[in-house]
Amino acid sequence: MPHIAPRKPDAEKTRQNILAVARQEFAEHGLSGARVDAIAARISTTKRMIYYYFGSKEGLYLAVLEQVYGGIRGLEQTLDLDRLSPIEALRQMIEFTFDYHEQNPDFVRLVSVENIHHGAHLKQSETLRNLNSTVIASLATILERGRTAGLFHTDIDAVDLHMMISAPCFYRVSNRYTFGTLFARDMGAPEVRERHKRMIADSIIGYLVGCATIAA
Amino acid sequence: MPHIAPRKPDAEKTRQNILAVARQEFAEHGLSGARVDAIAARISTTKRMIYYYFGSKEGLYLAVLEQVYGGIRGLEQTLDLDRLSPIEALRQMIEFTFDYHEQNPDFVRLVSVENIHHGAHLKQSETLRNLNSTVIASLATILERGRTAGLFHTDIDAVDLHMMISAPCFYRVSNRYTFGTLFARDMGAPEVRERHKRMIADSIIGYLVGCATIAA
Amino acid sequence: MPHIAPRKPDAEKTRQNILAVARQEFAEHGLSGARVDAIAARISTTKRMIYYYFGSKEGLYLAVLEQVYGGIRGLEQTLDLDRLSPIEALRQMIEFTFDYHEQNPDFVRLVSVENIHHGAHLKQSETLRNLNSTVIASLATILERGRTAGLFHTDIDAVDLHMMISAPCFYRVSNRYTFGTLFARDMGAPEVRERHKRMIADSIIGYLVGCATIAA
Amino acid sequence: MPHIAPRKPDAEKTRQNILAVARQEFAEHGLSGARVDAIAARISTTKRMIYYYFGSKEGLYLAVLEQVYGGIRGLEQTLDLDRLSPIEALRQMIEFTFDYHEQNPDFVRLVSVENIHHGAHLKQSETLRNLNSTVIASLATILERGRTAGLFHTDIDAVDLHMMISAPCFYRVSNRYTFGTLFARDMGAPEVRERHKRMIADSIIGYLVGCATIAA
DNA sequence: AATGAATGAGCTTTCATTCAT
DNA sequence: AATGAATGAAAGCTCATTCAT
Repeated sequence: MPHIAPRKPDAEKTRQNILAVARQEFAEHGLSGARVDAIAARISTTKRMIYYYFGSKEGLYLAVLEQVYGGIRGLEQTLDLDRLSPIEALRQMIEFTFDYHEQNPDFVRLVSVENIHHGAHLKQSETLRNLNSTVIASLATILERGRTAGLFHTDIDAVDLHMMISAPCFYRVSNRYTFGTLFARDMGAPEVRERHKRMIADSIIGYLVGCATIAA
Repeated sequence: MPHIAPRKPDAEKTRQNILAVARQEFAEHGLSGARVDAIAARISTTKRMIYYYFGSKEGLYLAVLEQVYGGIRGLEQTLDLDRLSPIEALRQMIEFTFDYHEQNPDFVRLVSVENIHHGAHLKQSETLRNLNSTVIASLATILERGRTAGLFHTDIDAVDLHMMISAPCFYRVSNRYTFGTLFARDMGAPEVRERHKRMIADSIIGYLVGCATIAA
Repeated sequence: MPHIAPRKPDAEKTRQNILAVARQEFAEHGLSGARVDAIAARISTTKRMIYYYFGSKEGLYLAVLEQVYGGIRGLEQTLDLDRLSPIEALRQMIEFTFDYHEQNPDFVRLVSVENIHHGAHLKQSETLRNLNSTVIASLATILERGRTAGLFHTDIDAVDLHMMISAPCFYRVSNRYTFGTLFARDMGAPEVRERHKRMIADSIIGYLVGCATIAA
Repeated sequence: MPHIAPRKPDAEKTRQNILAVARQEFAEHGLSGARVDAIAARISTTKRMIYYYFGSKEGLYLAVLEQVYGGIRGLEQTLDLDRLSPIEALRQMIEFTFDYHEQNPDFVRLVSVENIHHGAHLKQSETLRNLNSTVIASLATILERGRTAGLFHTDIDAVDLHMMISAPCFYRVSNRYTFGTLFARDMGAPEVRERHKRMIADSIIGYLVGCATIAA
């Protein structure tokens, strides 16, 4: 097993190289469908190195999952929403989420794959379980500021709000193929994308502002 | 005397038996993860019959997909929404969609699996491509009635509305494991379920009714 | 998995063919040292058949062990010792044991191998655990007859007697290489063999008859 | 100042550390079954040192074999049998052999392993081939003294006598698992051990004293 | 003298599938 | 129409070993 701390540049490079190729393979074919041979065939070192660095196909998959979840969490923290009004901040958050899913279909696919496996690897990885999503804290702050300012009238907690935001952003990408085929809608088309982004933001902000109660 | 049945009762029974077991296996493990041997081990006849009736693993998967998509489409038609007010009809539609996903996780998982495979089988199957979803027609009728009645002020087409409805209903089930683990929320809990159902319906209806424009 | 009962002649032949080759390979190289590929290379069918018939390398090894233990037990029953005097019967038993080990070095090696593995497979196999060795019953009968006739004066039970007989017969074959090399004695030479056979028989019979007590 | 030690204390210590762990591993799993990685995992230095000091897995095995054979030969020389009567000396020799096997199952297992490999390494090692077993000389002396004293009447040479002694002592330990399982006899139990020790000594001494000829 | 990093070759096993009747 | 027997191809993984300093 390789040590963690003092790694040669090349070793780290090889590791990252494997990881990048593996992410594509797992995103493309799922955990069961991915082939270790296929990953090996696309990197400069041999298949043996995959086992040297990651121990097993599942170990590699786990590393990919950790990397990929780390990506979105890292970006979320750079948003700096406090200087915006609650509604602007919320819209910013929604648009970031929308764009991230749109631009990272691999992330979406890998999360889908992990759910097919009952989230077993996510549960198993301490790193992943401890990914204290900053998004919930950010949303909680927005909600509080909005309520204090008398702007939000709907009773919803940060986790449910996160779900309301994530669901359509995720679904547009995850179900692109079946939805697109059945209803002849190209989710990737720029005008569709912009329309959906507005639609999602408007509906959620409107819901929080609270006219929904009138409609009910 | 009805001579319609094209297959012997026993043959049809065997077919259905295989299909039911296969649905579970494919929903549980995905297309690549499913094992023909595992299906064979759980049916009353032999493995050879799977190939006899369905030709290949993919053929069987396709049959499962067709059966499963047929299920939701069939139910959608029984709703009889015309006697309800547009808002009531819409709420009914949303709640039906919510409940169907909640009660048919296999359907949700199989659609996820099919998306991992880029919807290749759905595209390939004429039966599935022709599943002219009645849901779009139903939603179009509701939209039209609501606009005529001056109730809906938001410009949205039936397909996008369908997406807005399906996304949260689907996501709650498809991403149950990762979302549940990361945010410690049990999507299956009855009170969560009822809250989500209300939340989803309220936000969409509120969006259509149109206060969202104020919020923007 | 193949059914047990109605097997085609060819199938049974293939099975026996694999078994025979596997016995040689396991006897020659042990369980860990044996190569499934090496077995496959020497039979007319493919390696795949080994797994078809025996499930795993260990399953095959177990089958070999069962076959090989069955062999000696089957022969033991054909001895018909009751018509001989107790001493003659005992000598017959010893000589049979001696000859069997001498002529079946594979059996000896496989038992050695199994002991290296702590008898794990023997314990695990009901078939083998139930191999109620008839040899113990035979020896018990001889002992009883000899004592009733006033011929045997030494207090020893059938199991210990069996050990006294087996030990030298087994050791001569199992340790042939190290003993032969260290002490420059060719255990396989005919005159050595005959001398040893007499030596072993004489010492055990002498011990039972009882003069040993005088010597002590 | 003693400049004899050819290696640094640390180096020698490392060597001995590796050797001790390797003996356990080879005794436990055999030559093919032993894993270099498993040995490495249990030593204080790295796996690389195994190759540095011993060249190869086989080189390490050979070193273990030499160490282990050296052990019993060294002890045999400390017996000082000349001051005892021939019969007493013989009994002493038998009991020593019995106890040594009983207390050093690793030795027994390694000899079994080496025999599975046709004694190839023993033959190959000059050190081992030159291990001029003092046991044969000791036994020859006892035999001569016993015959001169008119105590032993059986015609047997020292090597065959050594076999008669070693066989049951070795077998009890080497075949402990299979024999124990098949005949439900716990070879390790203290009362069994003592009974066997007496049994073996009595039978061999009795045989030499010569009443066996009467029984024949 | 000592060692961390890397690896080619080959291992057991699994998989969907087809042969042959 | 129905099926038991058989299988080619490739999968994930492990092994003792050596490179390079």
